[in-house]
Amino acid sequence: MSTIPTPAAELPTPSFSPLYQQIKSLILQSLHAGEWKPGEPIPSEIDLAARFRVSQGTVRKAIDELAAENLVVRRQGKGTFVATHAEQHVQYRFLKLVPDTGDVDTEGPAERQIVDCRRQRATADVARLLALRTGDAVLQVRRVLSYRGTPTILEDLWLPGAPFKGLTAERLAEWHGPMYAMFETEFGVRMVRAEEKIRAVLPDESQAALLGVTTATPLLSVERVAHTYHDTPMELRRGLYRTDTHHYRNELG
Amino acid sequence: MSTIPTPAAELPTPSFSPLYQQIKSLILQSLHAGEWKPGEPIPSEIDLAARFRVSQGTVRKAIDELAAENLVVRRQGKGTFVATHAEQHVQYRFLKLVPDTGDVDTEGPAERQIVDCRRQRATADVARLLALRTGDAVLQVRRVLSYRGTPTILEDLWLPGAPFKGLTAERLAEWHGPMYAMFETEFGVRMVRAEEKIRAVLPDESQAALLGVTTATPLLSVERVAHTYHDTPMELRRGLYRTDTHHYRNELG
DNA sequence: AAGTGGTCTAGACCACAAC
DNA sequence: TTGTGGTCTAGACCACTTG
Repeated sequence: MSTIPTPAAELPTPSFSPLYQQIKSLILQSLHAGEWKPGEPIPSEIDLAARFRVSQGTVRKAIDELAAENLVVRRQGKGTFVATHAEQHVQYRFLKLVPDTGDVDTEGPAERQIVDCRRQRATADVARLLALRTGDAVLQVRRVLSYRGTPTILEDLWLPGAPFKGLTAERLAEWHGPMYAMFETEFGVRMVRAEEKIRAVLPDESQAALLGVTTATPLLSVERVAHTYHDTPMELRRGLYRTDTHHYRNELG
Repeated sequence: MSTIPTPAAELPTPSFSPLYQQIKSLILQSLHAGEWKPGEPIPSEIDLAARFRVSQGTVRKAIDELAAENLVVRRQGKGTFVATHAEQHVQYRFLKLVPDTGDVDTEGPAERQIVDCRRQRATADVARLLALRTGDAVLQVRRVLSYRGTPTILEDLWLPGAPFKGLTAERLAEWHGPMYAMFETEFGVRMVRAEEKIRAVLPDESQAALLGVTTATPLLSVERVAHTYHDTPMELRRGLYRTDTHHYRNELG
């Protein structure tokens, strides 16, 4: 109801911090610092308990939360592993567009075509969403994804220049597999969370041409901001999805 | 990659069921049976532990999962309560359309207008989605939701006839508050999960007229199937959302 | 057989809310 | 003061994976 919400009212100062939360923060720091790389195992619960001088149960609860946030993956008998976008069964975790018939696996991966890739200066709105300053260097990419030969997704991406220094159209074209997996492997940037704003729009001439539709074809506009650790925004993506053969699927809990 | 996925490969027969899962099932049964009503407290962990002859920790883990699935709500010092759609801070949990500026609270609740409400026989597609048989009795409702005087959402609802016997346009119009809260209070049906399929579409003449837009205005088509306990589908909802002043907001973990 | 995560227990103590 | 959920511990045992 308040027009100017006071954070203090929502977060009454956590005068208290449970041990397991502190342990979780410490593990998070190590993840962020790259002490263990995506796909690698982190130390066993017993080892971590010894390192932090707490009981195994406390470490356990910390890891439980990290697993719930998809930052690590537990595997009984083997260990706990740093989550990665490269794994087969969680690939394209952030892509919610699925074919109307059959499933993602039968359709297979999309054919990708880089339309454009250039270094630019951030406009005001892009800078705001990426927590940069207007005029800061950004890398802009435009590409088309096709399924079974049909152009289905037109995406514009903006990446902050500094963390992605050295990324070029060539390297993008060479890479096979999820783009987020490349970000991990090549640039040490792991996306952990994203939020999307979805609208229905009509494409302009150039967008329609790239997707092979008319300007009277309604499309899904999906604006995504993806974050790495500590909620740092690291990618802005504006997609146009054709929804005649696919749909955006969402689960509500 | 397999064209005919074998469930057995994914679920290798849970030859084993942890105690806390069994306890969870028992609590779930009581929730479903209405032993404790929405908004009411369930017995304390100690009481439940005594009832089921297990330790408090085991009950705790069972309740933890129920809380993670939004079936119950824990409140320190007070108890654990059956979740409800009637609570202020989780109202309209399943409605992801939010205003572009300001927030849901400043905008306030929508003005509602029932356009139509009739008993019918289920068509094949409606029957399939509601796990009924073609021709079974269903209640169909059409309504318009307006924000600040602007028609924004046009919704068609289908409800299975049997569980919602006695529901009429009058009772719908009289009710103030979330529709799902009415389902709980008046019909003992609690929606716990839903899935949505989203597309971009153009409205037909009658839809456009009800929303006050032209037939060239792209709209979000949102088809939702809401489920009660045990994944029983209990509502089909097809919505058309205007996205010129609002957008569909989604979080990706 | 050894090491990992997963379950279950019992008990102590803390934070919060209500009386 | 009492009762609730929340934290932390220590130990035993189970299930799964690897060698």
